[in-house]
Amino acid sequence: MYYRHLKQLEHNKKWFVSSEFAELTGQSASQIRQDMFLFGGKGKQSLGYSVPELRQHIEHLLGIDRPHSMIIIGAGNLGCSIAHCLPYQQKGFSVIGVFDFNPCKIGSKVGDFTVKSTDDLDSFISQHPVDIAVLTLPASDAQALAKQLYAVGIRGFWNFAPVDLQLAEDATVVDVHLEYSLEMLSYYMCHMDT
Amino acid sequence: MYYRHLKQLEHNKKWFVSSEFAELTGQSASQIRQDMFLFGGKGKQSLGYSVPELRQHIEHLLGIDRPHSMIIIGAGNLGCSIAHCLPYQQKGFSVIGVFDFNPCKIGSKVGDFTVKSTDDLDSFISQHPVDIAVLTLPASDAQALAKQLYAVGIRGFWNFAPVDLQLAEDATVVDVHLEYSLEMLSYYMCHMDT
DNA sequence: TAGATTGTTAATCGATTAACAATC
DNA sequence: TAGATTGTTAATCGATTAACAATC
Repeated sequence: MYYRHLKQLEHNKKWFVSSEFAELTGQSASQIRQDMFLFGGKGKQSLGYSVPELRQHIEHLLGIDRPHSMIIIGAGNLGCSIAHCLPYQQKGFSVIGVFDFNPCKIGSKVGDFTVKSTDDLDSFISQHPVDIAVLTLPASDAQALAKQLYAVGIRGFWNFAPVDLQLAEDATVVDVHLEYSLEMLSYYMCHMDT
Repeated sequence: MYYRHLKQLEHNKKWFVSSEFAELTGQSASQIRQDMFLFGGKGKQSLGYSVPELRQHIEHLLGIDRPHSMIIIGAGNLGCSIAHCLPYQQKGFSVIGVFDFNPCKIGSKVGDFTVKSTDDLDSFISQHPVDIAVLTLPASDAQALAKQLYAVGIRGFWNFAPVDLQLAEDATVVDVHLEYSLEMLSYYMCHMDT
């Protein structure tokens, strides 16, 4: 979250930030000091923190200062949405292929990509290094695909299917549970008073 | 998360759950007992918790046992994706309209919906009650639209734009930050060892 | 009755907040 | 030097875990 605000500040040519950082991010001043301390405390007293320095530091911490190549499995609307938006919203993450099971989809265009068959995954991956697989396919197919992708060496999974993937522990999975988020909205709306 | 697993268990015709609930959800047995206790402790000793009863209870707690009507603002891939998937993935949430700024989009079909102009929002909302607005539009437009929607009475916002919406405090906003989730994946992959 | 499992309180742990010294 | 702000430790708070009594 800090990263998003730092990029915004930098875009506005603000090079130092201190007290206003708290109200901007909605954190307490104490929380920010503690976090900056844990990040390695690179501020200057009575001046604040250097925006570009802090941004770079967080970039490095997150590991997004190095490139990540991704493939998208599932060329539905969600997959297409990510294929379109990601490259220019998230520097360092590049989509290098889009795949689908469905013969109707194969061969169609998604942005600059021609959708390939999941049958061609193995040969594709052996030729192009892939860091992350984006799973935007039906829940029923996700586990089998993830297993197959793990077998050919992929270790990072960005999973949009509402299932808990079972993979060896050197795999990293991050789930996006849109259902949870909508359910939380309902919950908060019901309990506004408290 | 419990809710998702309970639906799955019910689908498999499993009517009681106890110890296996922990491994299924990845929680400790202690955590589950504590949570069930806070939910109102409706289990039977030496038998476990009733799956349908617990599912219903959580549904009520989340407020998803009553209907929610939604409109989608932004008919890009993400908006389309939600328009398509939501109705049959999340019972009780129904999309009743899709809107867009872009004249190219207006009049096109998204599932069963014809995309309407955002100019027609006010008159549409005065005729159809809307609980939740889904903001799948560019960050630059999100704040203005949210303000407009608030003015005509909408209080629930499911926001996919990477901005912090500023609205009166009787509005409820839940943000979906896909960027964060991808950045976390990168972070975890970098720090597998620790 | 014995076994299994839940209900409930207490103990532990980690994260947030407060306080104040250090320093630009 | 005075003012502002960060660095760092201690105190507080809340959430998770442990323990064991209650009961089906």
